[in-house]
Amino acid sequence: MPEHSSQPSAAAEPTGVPIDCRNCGAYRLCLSLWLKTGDSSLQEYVVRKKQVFKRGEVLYRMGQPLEYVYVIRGGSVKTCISTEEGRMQVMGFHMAGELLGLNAIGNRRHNCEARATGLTSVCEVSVERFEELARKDSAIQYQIFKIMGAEIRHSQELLLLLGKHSADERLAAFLLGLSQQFAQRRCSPTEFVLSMSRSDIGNYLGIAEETVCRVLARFQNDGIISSECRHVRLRDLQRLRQIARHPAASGFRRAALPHLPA
Amino acid sequence: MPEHSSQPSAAAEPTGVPIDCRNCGAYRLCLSLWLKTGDSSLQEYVVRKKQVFKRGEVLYRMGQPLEYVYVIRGGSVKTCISTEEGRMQVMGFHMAGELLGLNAIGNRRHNCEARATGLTSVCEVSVERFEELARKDSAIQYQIFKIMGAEIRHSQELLLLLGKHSADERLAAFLLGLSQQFAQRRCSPTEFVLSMSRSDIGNYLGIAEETVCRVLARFQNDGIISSECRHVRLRDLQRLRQIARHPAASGFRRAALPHLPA
DNA sequence: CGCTCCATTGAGGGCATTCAACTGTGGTGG
DNA sequence: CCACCACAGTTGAATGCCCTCAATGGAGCG
Repeated sequence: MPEHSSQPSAAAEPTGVPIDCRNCGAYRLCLSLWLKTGDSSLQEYVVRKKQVFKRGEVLYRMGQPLEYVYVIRGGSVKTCISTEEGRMQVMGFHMAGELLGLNAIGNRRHNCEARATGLTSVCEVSVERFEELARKDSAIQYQIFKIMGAEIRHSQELLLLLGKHSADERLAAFLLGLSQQFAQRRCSPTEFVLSMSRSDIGNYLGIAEETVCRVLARFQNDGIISSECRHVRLRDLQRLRQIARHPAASGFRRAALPHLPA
Repeated sequence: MPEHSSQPSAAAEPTGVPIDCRNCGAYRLCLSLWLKTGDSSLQEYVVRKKQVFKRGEVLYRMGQPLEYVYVIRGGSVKTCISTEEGRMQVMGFHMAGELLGLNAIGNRRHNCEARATGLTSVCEVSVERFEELARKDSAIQYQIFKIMGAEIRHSQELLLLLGKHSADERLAAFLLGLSQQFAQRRCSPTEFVLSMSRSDIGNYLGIAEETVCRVLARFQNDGIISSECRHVRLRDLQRLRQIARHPAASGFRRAALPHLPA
């Protein structure tokens, strides 16, 4: 594995994307807290800054009572759900600025598990105090609606991916999604380091780990990407988008629109 | 197709589950509207009763501005999302008492399409007026959180089904899910009429229409269910649950739990 | 009575899985 | 320091689940 800009004190601060409150998913929340109250101590009252989790550590588990939600300041987290028999499904990979755990609001219990995939620092937010504010401030309330709505949309997109797309399409879409995530954070959209294992990717996309390897290898042979371990470079975004959209190629699934007649 | 209690005036009122406000997903909402305000005219102000859609008609489309959400009084509705290329994924089937379209709140636009799969009557709820009330009444706000949370959980379960379960398991789980839905509405949990086509079921579960037929036929041969057209009877719930949980049988997928080491 | 859609069944083939072996890397302890 | 182990990542071979294609019968509808 080649060294890519190994920083001197990478252990002190989580690696990856730089931390900036303005890129934070809760920025508007924090801001309105601050503005509305004009009191930064009240903000401190709700948001406890900087809890650090090491790779593999659990932020919260499924079924656990909902006490805190977390804003990722740096690092990366995966969320997943699991069945009693032990099967599990990765629901998403999350990076700096994302707000985790809010989907459990209105339920009192976390409905998925969150686990750091690398050294990760977060802001811990008291749900109780947060809700208290949401009851009074409709702007905050509205932000919560937006965040939950975004989560629903993400689930729906993944559902579409799992239900109606081939392995190639899934991986292409996955890479493009990451690309977009990095772009939003002002990082290179064509060259980045994956924070998750092949196994996690496969699980997330509903395909086997080996298939992930094979498809990535094929993409590399075709000159669409280059990948070495977790370091990925997208060489041909156009073609990647084409694959993700599945322009023609081999006929996959019935593309029918079985709408009912009027 | 055998006749099953064909009512005389089935066309006047949507077939299926009887309508009762107390079984309604918006019951608490309507009730608090009523109680808090003590004014049933205000309730009328928000909830416009009884809009009727015929089989195949669209309640709302993807991308449409969010004006109304709908409570199903009777009949059945499917929701689905689709891509630009024309692929679509059924997200869910909905029956009496469910509240549709709320996931788009905080987004101003519907993020899926809703279509009646049979004669369906709904209560139309003005989103604007609804939000207005939610801003003032934290109980209503909380109900919205709950409904959105339930939607997220449903997406997650479906995701798990699509990503990690075989065709047999998916169909078993699907039937059991329906069974539960009917049970909640005080209808027989072991004998009911499907409101959707095989094609819709297949689309929903991410399998081909033909596979749905084949699996159902096999279930019938094994004495687990009997099905004739859309009339289904669950004969062996125990075995159905066993299949859905996939106790052993053939080794399907890697059941690994690729948790990271500490 | 055509038409269309839904449902069913058979045949054949393909994509992705499963099983297996191999490599490189990091952590561990003798 | 170097076996030793565990694990992530890769690649090959073979099986199989499920899809695609195709044909048929029946129901509902104009």
